[in-house]
Amino acid sequence: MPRSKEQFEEMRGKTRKVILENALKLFATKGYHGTSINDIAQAAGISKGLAYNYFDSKQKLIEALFEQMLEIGEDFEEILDSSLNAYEKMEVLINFSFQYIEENEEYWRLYISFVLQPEILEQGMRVTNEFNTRILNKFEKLLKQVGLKNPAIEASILGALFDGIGLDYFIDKKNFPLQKIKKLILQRYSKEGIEKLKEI
Amino acid sequence: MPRSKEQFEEMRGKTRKVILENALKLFATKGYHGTSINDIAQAAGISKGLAYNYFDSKQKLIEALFEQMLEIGEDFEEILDSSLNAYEKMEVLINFSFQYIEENEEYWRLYISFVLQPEILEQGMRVTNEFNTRILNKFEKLLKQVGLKNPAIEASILGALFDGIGLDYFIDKKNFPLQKIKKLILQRYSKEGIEKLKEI
Amino acid sequence: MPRSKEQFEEMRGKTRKVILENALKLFATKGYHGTSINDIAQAAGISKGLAYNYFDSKQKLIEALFEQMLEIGEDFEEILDSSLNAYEKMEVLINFSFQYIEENEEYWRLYISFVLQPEILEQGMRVTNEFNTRILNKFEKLLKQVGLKNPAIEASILGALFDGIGLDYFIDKKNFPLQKIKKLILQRYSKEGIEKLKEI
Amino acid sequence: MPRSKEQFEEMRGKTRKVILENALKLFATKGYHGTSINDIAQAAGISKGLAYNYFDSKQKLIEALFEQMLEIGEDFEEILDSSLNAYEKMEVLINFSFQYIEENEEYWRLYISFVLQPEILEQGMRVTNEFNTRILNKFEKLLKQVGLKNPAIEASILGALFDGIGLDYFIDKKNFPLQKIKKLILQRYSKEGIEKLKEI
DNA sequence: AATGAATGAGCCTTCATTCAT
DNA sequence: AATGAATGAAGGCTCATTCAT
Repeated sequence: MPRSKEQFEEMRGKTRKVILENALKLFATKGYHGTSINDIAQAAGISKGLAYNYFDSKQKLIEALFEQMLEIGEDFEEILDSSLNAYEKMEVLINFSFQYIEENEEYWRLYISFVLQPEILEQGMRVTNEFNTRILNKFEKLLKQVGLKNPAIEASILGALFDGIGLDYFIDKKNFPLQKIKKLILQRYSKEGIEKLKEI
Repeated sequence: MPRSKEQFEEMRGKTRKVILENALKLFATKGYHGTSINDIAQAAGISKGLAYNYFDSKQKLIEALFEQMLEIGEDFEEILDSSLNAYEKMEVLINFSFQYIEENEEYWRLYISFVLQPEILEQGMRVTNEFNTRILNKFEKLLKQVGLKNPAIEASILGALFDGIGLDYFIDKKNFPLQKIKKLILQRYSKEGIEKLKEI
Repeated sequence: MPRSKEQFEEMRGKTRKVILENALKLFATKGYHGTSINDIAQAAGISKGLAYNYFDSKQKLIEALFEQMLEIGEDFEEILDSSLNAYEKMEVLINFSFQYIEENEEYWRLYISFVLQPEILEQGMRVTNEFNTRILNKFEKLLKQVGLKNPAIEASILGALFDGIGLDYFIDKKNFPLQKIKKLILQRYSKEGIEKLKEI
Repeated sequence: MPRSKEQFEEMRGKTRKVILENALKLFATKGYHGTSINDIAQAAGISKGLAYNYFDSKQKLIEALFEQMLEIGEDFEEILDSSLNAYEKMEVLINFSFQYIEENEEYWRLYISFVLQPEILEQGMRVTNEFNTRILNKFEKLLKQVGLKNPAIEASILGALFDGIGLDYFIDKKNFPLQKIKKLILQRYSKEGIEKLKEI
């Protein structure tokens, strides 16, 4: 008797997940070209051949990870689209960003890889830029609501700040004062902080 | 007439430079593993064999580039060590950082590569961290001089901000408002700006 | 009610046939090494595993097809062994050959594969040669009966002619004038035709 | 001092030739898919990697052989285009065909491979068919000149005959009476022979 | 009888490195 | 100083075959 369809699907789901997890970890730390399918298979505890039962090519594998990355990124957009008031939204956003940095280091690294070496992912750059632009626009709107004079520029600055914090954090996790920075940023972009910023 | 020793050495220096330039360009855009020695030799207009006459291995090549990168980074330190007063120093530093971002995109990319994929350069991470710590400490001292309450945290934030600006700039050079950001940052970290920041 | 033993065996026979048919089609057009077990299983609408339930290996599959090919070839021999008179036999043989070419293109292609790449089938070449020799001898006898001067050579020529017609036919089926050729050959090897041939 | 351009070219020419010779031999007997680059490299006495210094891919290698095959085939056309009278031309053609069969068995096998498995060579089938059509037309013209009633059909028959002879010859070289067949064919398509053929 | 997940050997291809000239 | 032919290890990928269910 063959296994039931459900049994097969469960097996596939599990293995697929293990492959993706290990591929993410390796691509994130060793880069796309620096990671071999063999590396991934060994890390995942499966044979090289089996990896190809799940992903037609190394390329398809990185594309799958890219999709996952985009999905996670959508959480950001949801916050920006939520019905919170502007100052609440700022606070939630900042908290979420720091949480994201801590919890998704590997996707973060992958993201940097993609923008650093656009050749790796045919349309990754385009999709990423589109996403970034959309986020930035919503961000700008938010900063306009709180009354900042140059909301577009301030949005770019804040975006860059989060990118930089993410970057510096994973460069030297132990010594980077992530929590203290978060506290200071929360303060600076609180209602009171923003009032002062307006005056500069 | 045979060429003099000086001529020979000048040629060697020139060829070495051409190799390094092209290696930098390629490593920066295609990554270490994504760039072959052949790519570099062709871009440099020389034979593969000759490249090995100048650098014993691909590894040695990236190490040489790493050295160069550190040398450029020392300009930063010089500013921090200069005899300018604190506010002048801040202004010069900000100006220099933005200039650096514009003029050294390739080294910037290489730097990201190094911290993203530490395996590429055995001791790169350590040296980089040492360098960063040194800079950060001097930075902290400077921010203390201007009277900011949490100079260490502020230094980390400002460092992250510059890193993030560099990153976002080369992700989408055309649309990134580098000059406007610079203007705003200069203002925010001017004497008047800092006075307000202290109040937050 | 459980199926009877007969029903089971009928099913087995049917599945076996489907596998062989699809294997034949694929081997004939894409070659032995160019066809995978998976290709065959998919074409046959079964799982890879089931194919192995019927044939222990890819090798065994091609051997089974080879057997089938030989069986079909025996029809030829039956004609040669029949009790028709020589001229009738010639006519029946020619008609049969042309019919065979049209109806068994796939076996034809397989046959060419076998003789072209003897490594595929260990003893295929030997068996084929034995078969060909047997046929050729009977052919020679027949041509001797009708009075041709060099019956052995004529037999070889006629054999080659049919082989060549088969080959050229499936190279470009649409444009190859198979029927007209048949008509002309029938004429040339009719009683009258043969009389003239003798004079050359 | 590097080798001179001439020295390099000589080296390349020699190695390229060795690769092509061995590839032809192997492709001809083991088929395209049945022959690995490793097989070819070993037979040629070079490393696997070096083969790729000369041919970008296995595909390109078979294409190069295909080109060579076509070039040899052009000798045929030259005879058909020559200024000999029709009967002389027939004789030269027949002699040449037999010589070709004996001397170019490997190309012959390759040719069969190509028409048997058109997938191997993208445009091989088209080019081959065009070539065959061109030859066949000239052949038809020739047979018309000598007064045969159905020159097109006769041309197809004669073409098939040569193809079949080639095929049967390499199936069992030792026992195939190539020379005797040649003698008989020459006789049958001599001026006297043709006169008789017309009467059938 | 039947499925398809899993393995591992082997294939095509690339590339850092060496070497004769 | 300079060339590019040559090597060999390793990487991406395929596929015959096995196996648990």
